[in-house]
Amino acid sequence: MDSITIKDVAKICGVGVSTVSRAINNHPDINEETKNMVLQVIREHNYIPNNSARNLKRSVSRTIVVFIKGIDNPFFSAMIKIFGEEIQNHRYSFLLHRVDSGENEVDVAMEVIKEKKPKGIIFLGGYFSHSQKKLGQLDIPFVLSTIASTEQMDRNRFSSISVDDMAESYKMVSYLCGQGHKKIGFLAATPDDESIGKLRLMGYRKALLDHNITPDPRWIFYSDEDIECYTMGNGYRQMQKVMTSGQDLTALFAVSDSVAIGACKAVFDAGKSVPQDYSIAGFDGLDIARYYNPAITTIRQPVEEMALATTKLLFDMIRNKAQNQQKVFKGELVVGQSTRTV
Amino acid sequence: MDSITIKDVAKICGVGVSTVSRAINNHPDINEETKNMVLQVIREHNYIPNNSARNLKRSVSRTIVVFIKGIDNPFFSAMIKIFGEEIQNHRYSFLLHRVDSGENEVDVAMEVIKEKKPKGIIFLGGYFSHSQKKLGQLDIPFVLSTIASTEQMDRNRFSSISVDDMAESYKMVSYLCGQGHKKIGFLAATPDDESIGKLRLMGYRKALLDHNITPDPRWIFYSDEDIECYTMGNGYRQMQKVMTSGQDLTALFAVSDSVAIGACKAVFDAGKSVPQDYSIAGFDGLDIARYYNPAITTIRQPVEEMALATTKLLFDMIRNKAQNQQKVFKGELVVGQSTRTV
DNA sequence: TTGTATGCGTTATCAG
DNA sequence: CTGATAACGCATACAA
Repeated sequence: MDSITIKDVAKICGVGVSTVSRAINNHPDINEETKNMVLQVIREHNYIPNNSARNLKRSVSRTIVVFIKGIDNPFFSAMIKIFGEEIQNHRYSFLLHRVDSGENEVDVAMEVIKEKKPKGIIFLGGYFSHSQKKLGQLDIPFVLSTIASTEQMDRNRFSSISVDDMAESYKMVSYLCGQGHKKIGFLAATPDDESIGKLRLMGYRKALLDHNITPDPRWIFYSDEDIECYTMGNGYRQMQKVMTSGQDLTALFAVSDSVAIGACKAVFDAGKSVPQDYSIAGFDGLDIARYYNPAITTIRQPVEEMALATTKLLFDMIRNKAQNQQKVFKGELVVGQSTRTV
Repeated sequence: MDSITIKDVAKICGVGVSTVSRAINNHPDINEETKNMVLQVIREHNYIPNNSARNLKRSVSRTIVVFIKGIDNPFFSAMIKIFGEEIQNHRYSFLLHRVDSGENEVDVAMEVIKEKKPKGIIFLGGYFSHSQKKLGQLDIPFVLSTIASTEQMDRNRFSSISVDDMAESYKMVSYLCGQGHKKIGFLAATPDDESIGKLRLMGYRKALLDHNITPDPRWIFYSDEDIECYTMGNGYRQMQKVMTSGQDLTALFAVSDSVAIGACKAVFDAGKSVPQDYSIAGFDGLDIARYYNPAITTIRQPVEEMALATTKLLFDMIRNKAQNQQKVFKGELVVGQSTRTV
């Protein structure tokens, strides 16, 4: 841990520390020769500037921090990948910070801001319904990506990229109705969900009503509390309940593709078939939905575009002081082989 | 960004900065009352210590950094989740740092060490065959998790957690041979792979030889360079090549579950069936392998145990100055419905 | 138990 | 173009 400092480099080069500093940050007013000499020495002794000291001095660092809640959600993987690429393209450094499901992302963010002095922040996943005031405390540009809030928030106070979860959910359930299904179940998140889980459920309800079907509470299968709700394991378990519930549902709409896949597997393991015995649809448009057998009928969220839009918006805000805005992307109904006409 | 500093807090409290510092870091020699008073003020003004300044002073910070190469690999998701939990259990903070596939993880690590002064490091993914000397430069405890190296490395110089990729691969191919398969193809990583891709290929070759089958180079389908090799998309594409290759293979062993799933889908899309027309096996034991239809025959790596072992080993090294060691876990052959006797 | 003063490694200001 | 030197916010040795 006895690493070499800028002073040492200066001594070795026989110059002042400020000259070394100038070489590092390639300032304009420095002799080209001296600069090369210094850089050479730095390379030889592989000196690395202490970033803590830098951040202490500098007002901001060229860093974007991504806070992610639910890192095991496969939906985020693709986004993170693109974030990383885009951020590197802008020659910023990219810090990924996991947020525990119990933590408040804004509190965590505040600390990291102090430490890293990042130029911008992306929040991925989580539930912001109760964090409105806290968000106001953030004094640097930030974008909520793929985060829904069921409450009304002041639209000038934040930026977001998302799909209209309720409308997309409505779209899917309408499609199922159009295929002749009358008894459509919903594989839901937890009952207390206040985010996308709730919105998708609302879309489901509304679609049924608009098709003159009275939603039956017994058609809704909530996730148990002891299991991550957006997982295949949960889908499997809930679908087992569906099959023993006595409800003669012909179709199931799952709150996510992972849940849909778990549900399919439960059907297979029961010796039945999808879509003959049950039509099953998902939400997200994960790669695996396409590669599954049968391919899952789903709502494809335009992940790439959304990720790109997220970084673009963030950098626009950083550079041009662009206004806060909420961008809503349209999902695409992708019909696979997991649903059928009845 | 006009945030409040320790001085301000001291002034407000009417005490010296050192007293505030003592309160924050709850030092023993401080009056309980003063301490509570200071803490109260801190809470009211929601003061957050500047970590850059702290790290600049302190020799080390209570942080573990996880470097991950290939964040979109679903195999890592579960591990990261456990890392996060364990690290938080130890009351350390957890920093996830993505490493671009072009970057050298050790170089990146060196910089982050300077900045964060972490107590330990975990490397996840990547290829360390050429970084041996560089690893020596790391002067804090680190563990390579799920990283294979094909070259010989000095076993006292590093710690690692992994499975014996070659042996496990051998196990799977032997199983396929035992099921009567004679012509077994391999869906490989890239030809220049020097890590797990190579080891798994070596295991495949050895198993064939030991079963008196001469490996035919035309049975090996390498990933194209323009695609991520451990993906479903790659599996799909390679399997299409298999089907038009004229090689009448009866079984395919894929370098990963994702690749196996892509391959299955290609078979289905060609109007054929798994395992009737082709037996297909994977490697990793992802959740999706179990939930796929048919369930993928695979080698299950004990992810949880491995992740737990990784953190345990790291903390042991941090605390007890435990010796470097290489822990090799045994994989489990999980027979699904994607393979059959021939 | 508490306060004061010093230095951690950098960058930026200001004379040279 | 270059070199002292003063901050940056905090922890800590030392003095009280």
